Amino acid sequence: MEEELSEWKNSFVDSAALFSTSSVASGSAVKASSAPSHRVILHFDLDCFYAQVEMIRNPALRCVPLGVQQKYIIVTSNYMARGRGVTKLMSVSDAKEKCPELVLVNGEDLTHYREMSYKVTELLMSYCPLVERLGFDENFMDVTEMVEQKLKQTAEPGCFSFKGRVYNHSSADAKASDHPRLALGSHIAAELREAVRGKLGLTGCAGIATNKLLAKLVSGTFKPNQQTVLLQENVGDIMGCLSGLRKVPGVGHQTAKKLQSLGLVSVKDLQVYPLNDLAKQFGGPTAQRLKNLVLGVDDSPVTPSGAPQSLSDEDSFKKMSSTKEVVEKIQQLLSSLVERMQKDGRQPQTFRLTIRRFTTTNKWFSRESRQCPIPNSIGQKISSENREEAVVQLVSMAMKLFQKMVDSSADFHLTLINVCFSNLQTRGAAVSGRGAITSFFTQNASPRKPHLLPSQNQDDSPRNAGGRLDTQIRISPQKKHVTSKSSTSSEGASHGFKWKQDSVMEENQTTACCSEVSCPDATANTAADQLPPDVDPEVFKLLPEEIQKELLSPLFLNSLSSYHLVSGVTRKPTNKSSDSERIGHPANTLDTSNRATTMSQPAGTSGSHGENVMEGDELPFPQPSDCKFPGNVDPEVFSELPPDVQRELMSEWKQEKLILKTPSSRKPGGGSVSKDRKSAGKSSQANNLFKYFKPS
DNA sequence: CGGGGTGTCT
DNA sequence: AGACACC
Repeated sequence: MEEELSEWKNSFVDSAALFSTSSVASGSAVKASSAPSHRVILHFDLDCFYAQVEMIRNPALRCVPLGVQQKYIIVTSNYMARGRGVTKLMSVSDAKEKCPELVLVNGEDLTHYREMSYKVTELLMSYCPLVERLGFDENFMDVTEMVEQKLKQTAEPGCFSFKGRVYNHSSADAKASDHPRLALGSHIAAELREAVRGKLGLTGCAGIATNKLLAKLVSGTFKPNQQTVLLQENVGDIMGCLSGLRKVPGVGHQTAKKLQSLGLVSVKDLQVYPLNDLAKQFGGPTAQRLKNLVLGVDDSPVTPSGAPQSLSDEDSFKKMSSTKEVVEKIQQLLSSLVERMQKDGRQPQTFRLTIRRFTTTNKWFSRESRQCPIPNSIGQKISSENREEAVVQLVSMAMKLFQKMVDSSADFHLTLINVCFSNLQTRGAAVSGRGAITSFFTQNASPRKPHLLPSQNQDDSPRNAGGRLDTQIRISPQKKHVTSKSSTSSEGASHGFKWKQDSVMEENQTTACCSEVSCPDATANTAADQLPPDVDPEVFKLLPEEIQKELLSPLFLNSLSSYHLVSGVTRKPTNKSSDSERIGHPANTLDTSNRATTMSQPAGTSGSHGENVMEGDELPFPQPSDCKFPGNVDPEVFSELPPDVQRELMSEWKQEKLILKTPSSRKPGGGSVSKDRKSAGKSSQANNLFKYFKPS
């Protein structure tokens, strides 16, 4: 069987046209021969995306070297900065060294990037619904159908031309008439890039080829704001030019390492390596896929992304080692996440908490997570009006999950916390309040994966090229083929979606795992009177008992715990240099507005370095009875926290007071995070799924 | 190694 | 349910 492959391996295997597996034949009426012999796939990649967004937000940044910073690294920079040696993922210190005039903006809040990202996807979708997102700044698009239509309309055969560059073809020596589909694809790409620039003000690159792998590889060949076509005859060239296997999309760090251990380093190495041997290490399917990739073969379809499958929020930091900080951080993350979730309009059925522990070795992965179902009662609150309560109860759930991973009675050291909502259900139908009704609509549905039909592989599949939407199960961009742009027809055309998902409604399924993770209420106020500062009382009272206890305990253990609890005390003195000043003048401003992590400045409490933190009328020692919560602590919440959590919090608050330690408190009022959303919208309801695409 | 996200394999 | 891999 191997001989077979080697046979045509080197030529343009992408053909696939060979077997019209399409089976279409049976089709009635049919678009018979419409199944294109090969697809036309576009890949769009926005130029230094985050930096572009920041420059749009603040045009003054256009004429200065700009770096977008997240924690200690520059995640991207504009071309001015790149010209001075600033590269992606460079540490801030290295970047400043290379380019002292570098202007920095904090890019930890992804809100604006996310919004702009969806606008781009939406715009592309208005031309053709087959758009797949890859991260925030890349989109694949299958324009095979558009091309075929234009092809039919094109009378003269000799009138084709390429827009933009053609890979490995110096000038216009490439004869477009030999590649009419790709030529037409290049015109579509040019038109779309122009639309993106005209309507959204963003520039980017595009690659035009016969599959996603190739389109992505070729899109980056001419960098800023250009587009490139890859002809089949040059597939071998582009693959061969890759400097290493790691450069092949689909081959990540781990895979590259494994391959290297087999002595495979270059694309060529893998191309000639026996499939059988490869299969021993990776298994048949993966081995074949890897082989295909280095040959430039990729039959994976462009799968419409639709609305996100999950919403998450996370923060990383140098060190977090107290339960109190954990509670606060989780509350902060949840506040913004719940707000986003509400705007989304769907209702999450699953909650997940992820952490990363500090470990000298393997510092960079090792994430652990625990998840559990979200009781319907909470789900409702998220979307309907009173988010506050939802947050409070979710914090409680989160802490229970936290306890499953971390023994807070022992030392721990976290470097990241992530909260995530998934299993998002479209609202719509009532959710049975009471369990009784056994309304079980099978609700099959996982809309996503239009499972590929079995078999078939190697080389591009022509299969769903033409009638794609008709035969597949996918969630389907409605409005069958929109084809002609011009849209106009209201909603449907310009948005093309309707991710409806069969409203569901399970009856209570709160059962599942997390037995006790669900309901709040109980856990009466174990120590509602002695809440730890900074912890929203509402939150506290709902926290798992154990946590409550823990948070409160130090109060009693007092002197003993003083030791290892002090960890946070060592903080350096205010490390924020300049307060954010908006870039007023080009050159030197450095926007250090770090809302970053741990060091947030409470504003309300404690002036900059102050001693206080206490309300003034407190005694140096905690008094079980009159202990006040820090301004942002809602007693009610506190009381619902698990007892041990309460205890630990108490103890830590006490520590802070006694030591005059930093106020690492959250803002009062439940710590909403996001900045101002202008929306005055109160309506709450009327959420529509297209918010991801709406200009807002 | 940022902040998100998605999909696959156990 | 959770770890991994990849972008």
